[in-house]
Amino acid sequence: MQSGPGSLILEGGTEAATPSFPDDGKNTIASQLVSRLREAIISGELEAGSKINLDRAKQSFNVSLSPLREALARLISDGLVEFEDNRGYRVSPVSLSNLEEITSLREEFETYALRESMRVGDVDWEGNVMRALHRLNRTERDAAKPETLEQWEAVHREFHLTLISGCRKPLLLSFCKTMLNLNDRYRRTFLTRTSGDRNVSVEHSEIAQGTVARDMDYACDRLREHIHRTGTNLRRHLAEKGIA
Amino acid sequence: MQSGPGSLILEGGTEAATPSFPDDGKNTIASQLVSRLREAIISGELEAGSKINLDRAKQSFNVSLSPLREALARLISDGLVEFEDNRGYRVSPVSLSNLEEITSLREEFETYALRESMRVGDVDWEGNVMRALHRLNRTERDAAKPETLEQWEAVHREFHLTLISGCRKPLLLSFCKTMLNLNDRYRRTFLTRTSGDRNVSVEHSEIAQGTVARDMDYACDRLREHIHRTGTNLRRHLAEKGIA
DNA sequence: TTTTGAAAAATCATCGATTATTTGTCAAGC
DNA sequence: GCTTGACAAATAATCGATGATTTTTCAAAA
Repeated sequence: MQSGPGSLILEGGTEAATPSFPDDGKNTIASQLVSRLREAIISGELEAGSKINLDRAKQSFNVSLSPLREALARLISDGLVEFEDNRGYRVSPVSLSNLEEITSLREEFETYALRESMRVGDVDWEGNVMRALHRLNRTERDAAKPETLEQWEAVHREFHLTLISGCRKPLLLSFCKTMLNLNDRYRRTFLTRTSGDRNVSVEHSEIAQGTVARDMDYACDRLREHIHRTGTNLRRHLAEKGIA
Repeated sequence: MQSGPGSLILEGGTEAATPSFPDDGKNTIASQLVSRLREAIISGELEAGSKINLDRAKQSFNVSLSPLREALARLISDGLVEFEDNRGYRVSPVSLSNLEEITSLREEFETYALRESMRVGDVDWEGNVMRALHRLNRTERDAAKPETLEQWEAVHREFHLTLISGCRKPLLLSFCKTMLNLNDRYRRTFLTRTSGDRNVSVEHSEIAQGTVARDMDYACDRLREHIHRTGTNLRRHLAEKGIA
């Protein structure tokens, strides 16, 4: 047995820093590429709708063709990449109708998952929700500092996923993650500042409070409004940039 | 331009039978493999939970490694295949809890999609629904003749997809298709006869009638019951075979 | 008997080269 | 000028071979 992820191995507690690989649990090149490509697409680094030239991608990521193709194939399921026989892969385009569908589905899926979580979630889950809320409230979001935006996105995403993580429906959770990914791409691409007429912190707090109080209707209504408002904001920003 | 799928080309109406490739629109080996593997898994030919040995699969499908891996990677999104770094691919296992989640999600997703379809669907869609119902009613299902079972499965699937095809939400439709695939695997594996206390034809007719009448509550209630009953039947058969 | 660990076998992952398809170019014909 | 079709370039798809990891085997030690 070799030193796998999380293994606690001998040699006098050296805690060796495993120099070669970053080890986010992804051993293979293909799996690392999935993460890197996903991040590149969600962040907008890879432009929406653009073709992914395999030769160029191969070079810019310093990998061979096989793991690159395999990673792209896996990303199709995330809705971030599209594929056509003999024409290769392209970054999924953005559009008003796509954004509207994502918003609608988030409203449906996440409220359903939240209701289920309140129905069957345990105390651990409640605690995770409060922790995620606290972290989110303590995370700064300053448009002037790009690194805070990325940090906030990660914590915000974690909050929404934690809310619904108690539902014990793994397929539903994976669909919600997919929708959240797609939604985050729109936000990170089109929305660097939050709308002035919203107090998003209060919205998050209300959702979380209602959730741990197991007030299903209240929590789900607040969550639905929250998602809907974000969708409306994004739609306006898309319209400003002339995206149909 | 070469003779693509559906192209109407010259040479005096020879309607050339394009001898070499079957042409379901899937040109590449990888894409054909996706279809073949999906069918093999849903039909139970590839056993649930079993490991997919790449060397053997390579031989039995007469293909090389690259398109095989790419096809399997794409199938992850269908929930039919699971993957772990350095341990390869395996057919997703079946379980009671998985079946229950699929049933729940079908109830939620398909009733939502049906409601949306009734809200925005056009006359073409209505016609498609009635046609799909008619075909389904005219398709025999005899446990003694396996080929009728397969035929019925295809027509039945088409009916359910047509019902919701008017909703103009492509992502939602793809999720529904995924759930339907997973559900069909359970039916084709565990349910060769239909339960005696059901008249499934009537159920389908009621759903379709309510749908084209745009009676949202009626149609959605009937659809939900229909899905729920199928789930209950399947659960019983799983229990009989000792599957937890 | 059970445990351990090194060597062998099996299997997975990746690479570089080759083949097939699509896209771009440009001159001939209308 | 516009279309057409052959050729060339670019790109995608596949293959066979090699490298890396996991699993199995089995003999030695406890």
